[in-house]
Amino acid sequence: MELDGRKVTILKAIIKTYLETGEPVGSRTISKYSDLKLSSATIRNEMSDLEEMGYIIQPHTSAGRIPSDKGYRFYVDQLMEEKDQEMNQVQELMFQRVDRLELVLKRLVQMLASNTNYAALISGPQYHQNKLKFIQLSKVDAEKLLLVLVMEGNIIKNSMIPLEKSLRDEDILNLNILLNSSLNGLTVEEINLSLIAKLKEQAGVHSIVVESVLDQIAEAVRAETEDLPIYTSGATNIFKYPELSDGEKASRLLSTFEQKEMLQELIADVNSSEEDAGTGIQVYIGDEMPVQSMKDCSVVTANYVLGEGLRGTIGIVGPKRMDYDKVVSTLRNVMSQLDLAFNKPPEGDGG
Amino acid sequence: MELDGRKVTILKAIIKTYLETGEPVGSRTISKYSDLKLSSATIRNEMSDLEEMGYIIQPHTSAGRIPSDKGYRFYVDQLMEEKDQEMNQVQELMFQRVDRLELVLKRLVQMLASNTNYAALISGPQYHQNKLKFIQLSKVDAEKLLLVLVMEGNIIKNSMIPLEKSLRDEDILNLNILLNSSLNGLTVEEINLSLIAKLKEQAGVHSIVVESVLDQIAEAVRAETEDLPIYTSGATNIFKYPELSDGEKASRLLSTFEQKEMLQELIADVNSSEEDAGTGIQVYIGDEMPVQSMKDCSVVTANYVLGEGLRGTIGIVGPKRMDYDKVVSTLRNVMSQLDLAFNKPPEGDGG
DNA sequence: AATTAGCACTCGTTAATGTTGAGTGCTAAC
DNA sequence: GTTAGCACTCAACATTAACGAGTGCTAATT
Repeated sequence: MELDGRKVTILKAIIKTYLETGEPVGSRTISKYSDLKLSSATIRNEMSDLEEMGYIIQPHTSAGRIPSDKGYRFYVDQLMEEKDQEMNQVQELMFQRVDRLELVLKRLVQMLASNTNYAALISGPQYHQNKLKFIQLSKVDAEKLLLVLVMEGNIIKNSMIPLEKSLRDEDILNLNILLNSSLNGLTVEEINLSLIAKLKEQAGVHSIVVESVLDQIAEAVRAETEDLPIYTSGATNIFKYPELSDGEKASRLLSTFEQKEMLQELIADVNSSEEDAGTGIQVYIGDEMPVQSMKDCSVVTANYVLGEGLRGTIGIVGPKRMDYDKVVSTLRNVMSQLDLAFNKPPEGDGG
Repeated sequence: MELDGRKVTILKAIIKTYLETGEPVGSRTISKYSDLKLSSATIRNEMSDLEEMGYIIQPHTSAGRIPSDKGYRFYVDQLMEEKDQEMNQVQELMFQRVDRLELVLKRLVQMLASNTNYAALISGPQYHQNKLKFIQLSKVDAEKLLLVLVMEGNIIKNSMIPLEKSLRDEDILNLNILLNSSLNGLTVEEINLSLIAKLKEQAGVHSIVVESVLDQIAEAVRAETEDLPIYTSGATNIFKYPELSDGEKASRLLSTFEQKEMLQELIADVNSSEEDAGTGIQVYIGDEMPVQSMKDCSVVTANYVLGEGLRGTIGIVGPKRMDYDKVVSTLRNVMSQLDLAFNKPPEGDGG
């Protein structure tokens, strides 16, 4: 059987209506649909065909039809008309404080959740090539050194290094010079054993401090890459969709959001299949999902890139009947704003 | 009417049973309660008295009794037998990395939630007297200065200061000396207009940098005190208690936990009424709660002190029939461990 | 005087039954 | 190819009935 123009129109009408109402859609509803001048009986015949072809499902005899996963997929791939919606909020957000990345991401995810009415998540950027940009040791008090690391992308890491015995200011200065001249511009992979040995040798009696610094560098990088932070917002939006908010499902979904480990999996999957997607925006519908607890949801994901090898993932989680158009266009918008903000850092300090 | 020994025993039995089952407790159940050798009829008479006195409630005619808020209150104040439970986990946790306070708090709240099976929250420490301990400006690249602030309690704040035009190393050195000598040891309240004017004057052409630094100090302090971080865990535990997990209630509760602003209120209230409580542990039952969305819950709170004026609040949120004994003793335990860990910082650096 | 057994009564819970109405599939007419 | 008409289905809702846990009261017992 062929999916002719009229069938497509009807399928589209069914899905759109269902996206709004969440209730099975009947033939009479569609026959009243302005574009088509057909009786409910004709619609019924077409719907029967569409069901046979697998695009829609009857949840039970003598109920209307709802889209199947295949139907949603067809809709996402072929039928969506992207809305262009203003999102100047992002602009504002970005230019506020580019150096406080964590804060920006938290705000961003909140904004996404409240704009879409779905649950949103965003992974902190992963540093595929994090070069060291700046290292500084300072004496805070007699028994503690403060280590500040700045990496490409202005990621700042601090830690305290306990001292066996106090260091002279001069020694600290020398250590700073040594560390910066040897390590600046290097990625962690490039800091190898022979370099470490050389550093220690040059540090002489203070080699123990150098060791601590290197430990902290390793730790900072590990923390960034291994337990990359995931921010979420609007998880409780799922209560707005009855099909997700009954006890069992809601509990599992919210736990997934609370614990975040599962979300890592999702993000990993997005990154692994990323090559396929041209635009970087992907849609998972129902069973396509790698995460068990989200089998009744759809997820739209996007990868963001902040230049300098920083990349992360944004995800919007909602019911299968989510407003795909809106979500995709919102995400596209955010991506382009992010691009804009981070490829052209704000000029002037704007008081 | 008097609350004699037998009535107390029966009340205790009712509450204990209800804490376990969550179902109204009937007279027959209590008459089988080992300690008492009374028939259900006698129990009924006593229960009737207890109801009249306001300690228990009949949810509807011909149902068993459940504790009223007054009943819970009596239980908490008079009847609880504290269990002493091992919690060596805290010890371990604390000695790992005292300087990564954020991480410690996150782990701690997770542990509390999973140990109690209730929802847990913890506020980051508030700095009532945050003195500046160390200030450092460093040139990261031509157009950016890195500002590092260390406050009492080794709270580290970073920010980037954009530069109009590059500064010489010498200028930066002088600024550092100026800032440290003028501001170290001061609280924010002590940085007043005349001091600011004096600083700017001494900085000469670089007064604009000084201004940025002061802005950042103000901002850092504001961030610490106004939107003090609150970590939560186990919010989804409420699904384990049917009386809290029906749609409406669950939604409101979880939203409260997600958004966190409401939790601020709770914490504020705890701090304001703190003076009353000797031990620092307080119990809010039902309507005693300042937060609307938790009217069906009980909350046990405790204030922790980490020395140097750092203090914060821990809260456990659960159903009214929460296991008060366990929660209170768990909290007590955590408090003492925290005290121990932070009043005696770990000796040696332990590899 | 305190305790207990017995009994009628209440009322939430559950299952069974009836009713309704939206929606279908099919057939025959247009 | 389209439509009107009709019998049929079935989830949702309302009604009713049976059940049983639990009570309050009274009278008998200790």
